[in-house]
Amino acid sequence: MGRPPCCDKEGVKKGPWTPEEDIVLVSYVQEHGPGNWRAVPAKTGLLRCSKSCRLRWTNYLRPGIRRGGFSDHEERLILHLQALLGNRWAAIASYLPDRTDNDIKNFWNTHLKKKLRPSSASFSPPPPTMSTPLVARGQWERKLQTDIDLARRALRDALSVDAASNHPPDQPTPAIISSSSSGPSAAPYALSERNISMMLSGWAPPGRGSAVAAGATESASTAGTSSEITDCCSASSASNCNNNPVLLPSTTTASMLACDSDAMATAAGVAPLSAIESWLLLVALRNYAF
DNA sequence: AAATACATCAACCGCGGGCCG
DNA sequence: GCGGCCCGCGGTTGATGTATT
Repeated sequence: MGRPPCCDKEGVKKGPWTPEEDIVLVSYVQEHGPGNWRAVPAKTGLLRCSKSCRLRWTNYLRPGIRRGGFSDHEERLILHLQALLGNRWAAIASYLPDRTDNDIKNFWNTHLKKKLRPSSASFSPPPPTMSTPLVARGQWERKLQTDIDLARRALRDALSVDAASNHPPDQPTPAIISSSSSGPSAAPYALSERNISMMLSGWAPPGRGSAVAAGATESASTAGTSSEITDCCSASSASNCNNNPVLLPSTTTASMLACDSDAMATAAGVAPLSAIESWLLLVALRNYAF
């Protein structure tokens, strides 16, 4: 059967998401819930394909995602699970609910694979991945099924390694999303994702407004209101705050999007706007700035 | 300070599978 | 049962940032 035309359609935007697009997507999902991705571009006017919308939501905008470095605990857990399940990242991600399969996959490819290589001799026999040609898929799954108890025990061991500390010292708290070992390179997306997440955490149903809108309004009317706004665009990442050519009528607007919840809270007294309204305001401000 | 190499990660692509008419 | 549509997954790529020379 033929594939439906999707991302190769004319007029479909590709590449990095802008904060404006994020807001549009988040507001849509907030209103309609995740799913029916096919309808998202049509209903929101986003020039993105449905896949791209789904990916953006599941990997970055969805609330509860933790970004930044992986803790030792998580690392061990991933190693265990990868050995058990192979490269079934979605399955592995289900054991780390605040991590996305994409994140885990990247972490595996960039860190763990390398770590394992030198000591691969100690990993014998090699983990039965789905791509292992020697073991047919059905065979492997049957084997996995029969070994399920063993697997569970191994998993329990992994989980109990430091079960006493749910948040080890080296593990950032969910509230602090950017930073950590991944370095400044994660800042632009981490920042925007973080803000969207924060936006969601304090989200009010459409019509009752959102904190970010209030923050935007306040920031717009009183440029450079709070130190938080500049803090979030700290020296090392200042350029990242306006690294997006689509955003950016001014650094003020960028800051409005990149400011943290404190800044938003500071502005809480302002009449709240809905996400769509805030986005429209943003667009208007941008146009005005030019 | 500039050039180059390397590392990281967000996003894309293509495929498989499930659902529905 | 068949075909079309949509979603989700895993592999891969390309842009960007960082380290090294």
